[in-house]
Amino acid sequence: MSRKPTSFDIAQLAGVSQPTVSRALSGSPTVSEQTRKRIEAIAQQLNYTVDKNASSLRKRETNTLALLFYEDPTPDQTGINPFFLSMLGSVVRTCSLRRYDLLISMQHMASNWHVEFEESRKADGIILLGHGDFEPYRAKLDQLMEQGTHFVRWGHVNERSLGTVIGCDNFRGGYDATQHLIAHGSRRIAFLGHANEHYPEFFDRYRGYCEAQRSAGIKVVHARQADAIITEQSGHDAVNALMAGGVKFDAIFAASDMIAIGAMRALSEHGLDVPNDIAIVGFDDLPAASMTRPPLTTIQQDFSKAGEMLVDALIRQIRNEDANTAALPARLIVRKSCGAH
Amino acid sequence: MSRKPTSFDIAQLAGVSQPTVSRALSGSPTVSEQTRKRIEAIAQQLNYTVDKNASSLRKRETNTLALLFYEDPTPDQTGINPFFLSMLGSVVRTCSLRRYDLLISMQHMASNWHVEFEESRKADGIILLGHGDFEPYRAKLDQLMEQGTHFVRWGHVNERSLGTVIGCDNFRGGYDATQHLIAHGSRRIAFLGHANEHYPEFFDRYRGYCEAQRSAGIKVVHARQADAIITEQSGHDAVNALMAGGVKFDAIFAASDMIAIGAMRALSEHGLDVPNDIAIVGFDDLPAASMTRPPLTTIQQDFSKAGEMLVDALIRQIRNEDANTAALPARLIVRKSCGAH
DNA sequence: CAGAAACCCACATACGTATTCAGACATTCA
DNA sequence: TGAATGTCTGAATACGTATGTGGGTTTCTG
Repeated sequence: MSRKPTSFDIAQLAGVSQPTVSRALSGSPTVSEQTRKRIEAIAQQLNYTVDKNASSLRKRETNTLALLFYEDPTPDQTGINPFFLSMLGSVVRTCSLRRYDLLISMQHMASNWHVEFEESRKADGIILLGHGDFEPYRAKLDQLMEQGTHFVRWGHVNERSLGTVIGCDNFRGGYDATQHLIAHGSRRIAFLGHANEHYPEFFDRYRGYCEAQRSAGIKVVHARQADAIITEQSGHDAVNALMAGGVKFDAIFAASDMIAIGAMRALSEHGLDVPNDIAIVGFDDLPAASMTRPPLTTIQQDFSKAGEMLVDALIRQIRNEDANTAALPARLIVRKSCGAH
Repeated sequence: MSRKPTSFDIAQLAGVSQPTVSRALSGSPTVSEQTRKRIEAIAQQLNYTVDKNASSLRKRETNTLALLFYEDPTPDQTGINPFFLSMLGSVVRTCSLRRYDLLISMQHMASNWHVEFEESRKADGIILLGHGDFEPYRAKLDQLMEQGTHFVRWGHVNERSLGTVIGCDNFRGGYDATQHLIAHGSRRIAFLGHANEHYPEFFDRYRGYCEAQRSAGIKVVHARQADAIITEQSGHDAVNALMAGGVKFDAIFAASDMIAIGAMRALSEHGLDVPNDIAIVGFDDLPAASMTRPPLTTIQQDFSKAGEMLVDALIRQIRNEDANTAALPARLIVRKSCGAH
């Protein structure tokens, strides 16, 4: 027999009907222990597996989640954002533990991903990973809500968030990072990263940065902020922009580790030493952060926990249970780049 | 209407039969241009999408590929191997271009992944990403072959390879890296990485390392090889092991960038300067390689091309076309860690 | 103008599973 | 002993799509 065995084949061999096979293998209590054993033995021997397409079609659920990386309006050419890549591992792992399959896709804003997945019944819900808060994106979220599609996203957490959001306490992270720099003597701290509402997560970090300075009685100097997105090159350019503008600073709080790494490269090119000339603190705690020289002090986002929460929130939503928006704590990881001992 | 629209709904509205809708939307030439337009308009208006489960069930193909990370017998605790993570981006992208969906999973050797995917008809084929060449793994590959499952894997390319394999020219990479170090004056070059047939890719790099020395009339000293797997810690430990053993060396060829990065950390702890005291060359060209201080000279594996080739080879196999095993070229990327100008 | 060809479409059915409903049989109780 | 209860299983059917087959109309050809 070259054909893949079906529940009918098992049924015939076991001398029962197809429905009984289905019931036996799905653990229904209405089938006697004896016949169940017999059916299971035969199924195992034939290497039988349930056809997931037929099963999904009938049950109207796929036991599959979709993970969607949506690109920035200013996309990073090199591939998937390292931050989300770090989260991927724990999402994959959690899905596996929860016995869900995981479908992955990467799409532009322009595409119809909001229709593709749940609508075409390939997944029961969607996890959205992306940056930014732009109109076309919000419109898609609205449509997802309206369709009743199950989805969760990683992002900026606030009261008005659309749908279920898991994020981290960006304000607190920014506050702690900045306070740490202040505690170790820095007074003129630059901020590298966009600081406007189109980048809500960066903006929260920026607000934390401002607040920490105010609390310490330090005046916030707007010129010390330089725009940067989450790429190494962007961090490099931001430092150059500040220096070209004649801005003086003795420390940097970078809104992401990638930016910090680029900044360190630029500082090195200018002959400046980290942390002696310039102290620096990053954000994210990417794997790369511990491998720089000097190792980067940073704010840790707990990727492992984040992936788990995203998956679990989505599953709860699928089951029509409450799935609450939540912010994870941000934790300062002290290494060498900040000059603390 | 709250229900998801079906082809019957479209048919009714268009005044045709369901099969006509199916044919119209799949571009069959047997339906007139006029009715096709009408059907398409209605479908669009209702936000109709084909139910992929029903479609797959009927067509007996899913238009989905599965990507499987299988873990090492000595798994990296921190998540997915950064090397494979780098490949993921291009696999995702290529799948998207080829209009295939991508299912991702991460499994232990012990699980039944070899049955799960194609057998349960969730995917048409499997891409395997993992390291090593151990018995339980080979047994699974045998079984996949026997089942007639479509699969390709990234790995060690040789004549006896089981199934379709895409890999890189590890021997040549090892040769070039070592030759480069020799050309810049190194004579006592250490090799960090396992050097036995259980790690066939590392072993090829090691053989290239040996051959380059022989070609240059340098005697290969076995004591200069230290075992290491693909983790930063492992590279760190390997250097310490060499130094604890009193082995002298003026350069390092690391079998992977992660190992090289760990080695640089260890060297730094011993007060040794890279490249002045010890020159070092890595392998892979991970994103992290360009961010170290000094930036790491390494052998580049073209991830982008690799992912593309894996996907395309698998698709060819699914279509019963020839899918040949192939090795990608390895290219030396000169940065600072080798001391070349 | 008869017959062939071309064109378009509807009917019937299969893909493999899960579930509803009802029936068979055994067991218990009055 | 007959009815009631309970336990297990089978028959029928639905999920939504894709495709082989055949029928009806129109157009072309000799």
